[in-house]
Amino acid sequence: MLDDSPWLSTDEQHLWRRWLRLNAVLPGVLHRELQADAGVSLSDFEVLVKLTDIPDGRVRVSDLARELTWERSRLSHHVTRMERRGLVHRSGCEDDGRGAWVVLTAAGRSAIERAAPGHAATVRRLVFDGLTPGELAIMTEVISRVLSRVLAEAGETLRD
Amino acid sequence: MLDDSPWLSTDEQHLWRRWLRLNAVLPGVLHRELQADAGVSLSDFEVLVKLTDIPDGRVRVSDLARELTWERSRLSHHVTRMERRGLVHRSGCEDDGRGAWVVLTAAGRSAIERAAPGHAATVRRLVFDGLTPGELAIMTEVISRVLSRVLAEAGETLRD
DNA sequence: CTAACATCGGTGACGTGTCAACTATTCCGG
DNA sequence: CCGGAATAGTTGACACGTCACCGATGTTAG
Repeated sequence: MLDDSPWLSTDEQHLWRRWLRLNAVLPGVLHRELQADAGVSLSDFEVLVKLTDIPDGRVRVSDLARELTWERSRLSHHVTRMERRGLVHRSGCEDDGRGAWVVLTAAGRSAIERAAPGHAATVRRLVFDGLTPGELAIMTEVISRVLSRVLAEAGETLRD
Repeated sequence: MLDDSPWLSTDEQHLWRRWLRLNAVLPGVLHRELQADAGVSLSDFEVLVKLTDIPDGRVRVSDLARELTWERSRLSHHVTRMERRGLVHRSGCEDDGRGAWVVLTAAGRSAIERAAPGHAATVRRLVFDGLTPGELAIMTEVISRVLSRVLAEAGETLRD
């Protein structure tokens, strides 16, 4: 059992359960919309956003991983899958023999252009519509505080 | 690009990015603690909690899935993995030839007993410590609102 | 009674994420 | 210049979730 220790108050448990549930459900909803609109996953979308934010449309793998705060291994796997579907491609790096560029393809650009408007609208509608300035401030404060603690626990730091 | 549409205000983007980041990092931290303490995953833990909450220590698969709000398929896969590690086992159902019980084993009970205290303490410390009543209320209000919209989008309803 | 239907649970394929390795290159102290 | 350490990126094994689908059993209408 949990409830014999100093676990959480009823109200805290209530919040915690809904928080977990939201985190379990929201990504799926966003994923399915992206999938229907442009055939991309939420992770694909994150990668594509970073790539379109860069003038050349290409980044070094490690830089991209840092931008996304993903493990390099995860990114490498993911780029392999995206490459297979033609959203990006890799190309060798001239300066650094170890390095590799991840390059946005035309198909990748087209996919994110199809995906972004609906995604943005859905996030706004589901999460931010009707959020008061006061609520925004409190949410930001609390989530930042928790995030700092979690990152400290994970041996990282909140930078930005 | 995203920023040519009516996307989000700077403050909203800030919250959104931290929210996503927290959801990306927190489960990992909790998972690794459970893994170290008792060799179970976060999902294992959820299943074990439900099982220990039931006097007999056994549930029908569908009931458990509904409790967890998991797809039955997911639960079936997960029970298979947990069974392989001895945390639960299946047994046929007498009343209903289609049914199956999921039964808590001694190893399963021992695992959750090792896992729960640390997990509870960590959640409290990372998430709830220093949360004021006002913050708790706002967080609950906002998250409940968003969750309702998301569930409506997914064709479900918030019950509880 | 039986044929259509619903429900129970499971399976296989696939995409995803983590972890622990590994190779190849570059860097840097002596 | 050389040899060890750091860095870039990849890989394989595995756990996890979702999806589409299946076989088996139960339920119900005609």
